[in-house]
Amino acid sequence: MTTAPTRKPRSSRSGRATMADVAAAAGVSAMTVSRALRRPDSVSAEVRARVEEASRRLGFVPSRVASALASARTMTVAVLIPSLTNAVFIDLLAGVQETLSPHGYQPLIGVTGYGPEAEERVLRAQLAHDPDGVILTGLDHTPGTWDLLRSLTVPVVHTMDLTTEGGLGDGGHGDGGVRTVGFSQFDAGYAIGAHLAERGRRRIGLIAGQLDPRTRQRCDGWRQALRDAGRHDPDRELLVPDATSVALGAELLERALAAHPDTDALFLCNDDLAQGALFQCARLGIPVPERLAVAGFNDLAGAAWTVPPLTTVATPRRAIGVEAARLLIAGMEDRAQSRPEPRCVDLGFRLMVRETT
Amino acid sequence: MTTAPTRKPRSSRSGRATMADVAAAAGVSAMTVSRALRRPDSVSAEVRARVEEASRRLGFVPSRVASALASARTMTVAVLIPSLTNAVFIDLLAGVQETLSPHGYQPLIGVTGYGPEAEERVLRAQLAHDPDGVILTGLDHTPGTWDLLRSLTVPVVHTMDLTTEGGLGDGGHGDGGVRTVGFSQFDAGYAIGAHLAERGRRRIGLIAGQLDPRTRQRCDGWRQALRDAGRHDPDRELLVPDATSVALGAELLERALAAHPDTDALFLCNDDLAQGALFQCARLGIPVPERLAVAGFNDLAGAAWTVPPLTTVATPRRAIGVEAARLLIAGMEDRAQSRPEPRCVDLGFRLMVRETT
DNA sequence: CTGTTAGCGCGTTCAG
DNA sequence: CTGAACGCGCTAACAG
Repeated sequence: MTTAPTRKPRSSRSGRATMADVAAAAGVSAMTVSRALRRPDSVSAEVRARVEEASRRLGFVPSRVASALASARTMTVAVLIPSLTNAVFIDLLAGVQETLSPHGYQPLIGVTGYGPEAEERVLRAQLAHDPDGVILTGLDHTPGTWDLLRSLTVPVVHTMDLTTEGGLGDGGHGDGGVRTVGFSQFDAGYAIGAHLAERGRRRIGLIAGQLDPRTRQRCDGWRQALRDAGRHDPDRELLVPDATSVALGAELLERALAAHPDTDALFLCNDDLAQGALFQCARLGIPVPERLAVAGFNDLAGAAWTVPPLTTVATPRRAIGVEAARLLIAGMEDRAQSRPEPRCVDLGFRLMVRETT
Repeated sequence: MTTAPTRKPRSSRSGRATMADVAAAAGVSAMTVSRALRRPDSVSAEVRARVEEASRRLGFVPSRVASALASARTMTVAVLIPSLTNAVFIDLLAGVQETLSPHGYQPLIGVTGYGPEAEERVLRAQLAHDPDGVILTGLDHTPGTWDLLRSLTVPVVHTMDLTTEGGLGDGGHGDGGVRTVGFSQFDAGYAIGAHLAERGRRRIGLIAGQLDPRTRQRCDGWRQALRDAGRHDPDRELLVPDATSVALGAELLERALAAHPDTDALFLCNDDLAQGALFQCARLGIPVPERLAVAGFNDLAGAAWTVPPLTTVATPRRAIGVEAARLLIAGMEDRAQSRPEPRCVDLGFRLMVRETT
């Protein structure tokens, strides 16, 4: 071992220039480099030019982790969603990402798998990164999660639901500080139920998978609508815990019709189920909507192009992501909380009546 | 202004306990807390118990940013994908996420919008976070991107393509260090072309959108297959730059048939296009596959359930994400690079012959 | 097995 | 407008 002691450099940025390097190259102090790069008009034109030149020449990229430690701002936002395979949350995420990105914030995605306990674990892991804000899905959190959230000093937004309904949100702590962006799942479910009833359907069934709280609220709404119309039949509800998919929709359609061959309308809690059901109807020669009306939920891609085009409820998933991110940004930038942002944003939904009903 | 001077605390973890707090509470040094928490068997059982108790009691969450600065490991991985609305990359991302997560790594998602220049900008932004590894989509990067990548000391993996084909990868720098995980887009395109020819089809058309390099390679493969079969007709290619969608597939089917009513087979470069085409065929009363064979690509959700079930090519998108993450982890954990990992992993593809051809 | 020392690369603060 | 001192919270390196 007579070789030179090539101790691995401790730096996280092996070989990359630091602010001190740029400062030396530009003949100024590190502090001036920092200023020149972040607020160009806080330094003289000449110094600015020298710093910019040196910075470019050395390929300087400021270290966000050092910056974060010094300034107490990580420029990251924790985004917790149940799943990466459900298009609904991808759209949400896309809205968040496209809104945060131009402001320099990095989303930290956390996948909870629809479980409140897993959500708490994921949140805890994300918090270790000291995000400047947190976006969650839904309001059904563990007490531990609520505790964590309450202890935070950064803004938090809950999405895809409204605080006002079901009392889920408070978790016994009062709804005081809970900020939400979403729409009323209950009302949306009600709308589709009412629509089927108005169409004169009498033997209306329900098919639902992925029984998370939001799905349940939709079902509750649908149920209420049918009760109000005097046409609710609990026997015609087919609820399964499995994740929704086209394949599952096809399968459940058959099971539903086997149990109740006289069914004349069906609400499926997600469009992928509805598309599967539609395919299966085509296969079985069941005329839609003549013999069976079919309604979906979410207005996922392609819903307008099925044969026949699918009646469904359009949900503002991307807009929810955009608005949640906006609220967060407002709370993060403006540390004085000057303009009061709304506590609860209802982005609504739209019943898309097409040809399957 | 006679109120007490409530200077905002400089800490990034307002109110939260630090390691020093835990150390004090446990009656040990901060270093011992660090050790007790990260490698429990490197301290005595008694000390470990005291530290764990104090840590739990104070609700201590170690700061990853401080840890990152001190240890030169951020536990983050930059993941660059073209889009968040294309299911292909979502699946990739899901594979990456589910593989990184158990090891404590946080994916940092970057969306490039299919543009090499945007990709370079996004990469630069991600690098400011000092990721411990980088995952990219494709091999068509700007020279600036290649420069950045070459300057990195952390592992980099390119996905969805193979280094060997097309010579795209080297960018003039030689393929020396380029690590890829993917499959041959060309061969996959060839397979579908050959399949259509083998089925006896003679007037075969192509419909493609989202003309990124991988789509082009698929088309090249398809073209080669038709040439080999003596059935290539450039006039029957309909290429548009727009993002693929069910709606676009329906529209392009009509345009293709309007231009060439005698077409007897069609390859659509993505399943969403193919599904749209299928819907439109049903609408127009065109029997599939009798009068027109239809083939898609990717085997997206539902492809097995369309009417009739869609012939397509199954691509291992999630597996690519998993394998890319695996390679990265190997390179990140094992800093000595003891076991040599493969440079280029071909995960293959599968032709799914169903009923549309 | 445990403690001490010395930074990681920036930004805040206050002086000039 | 610019600079010097200091510290963010943690861990590497070395003693003991």
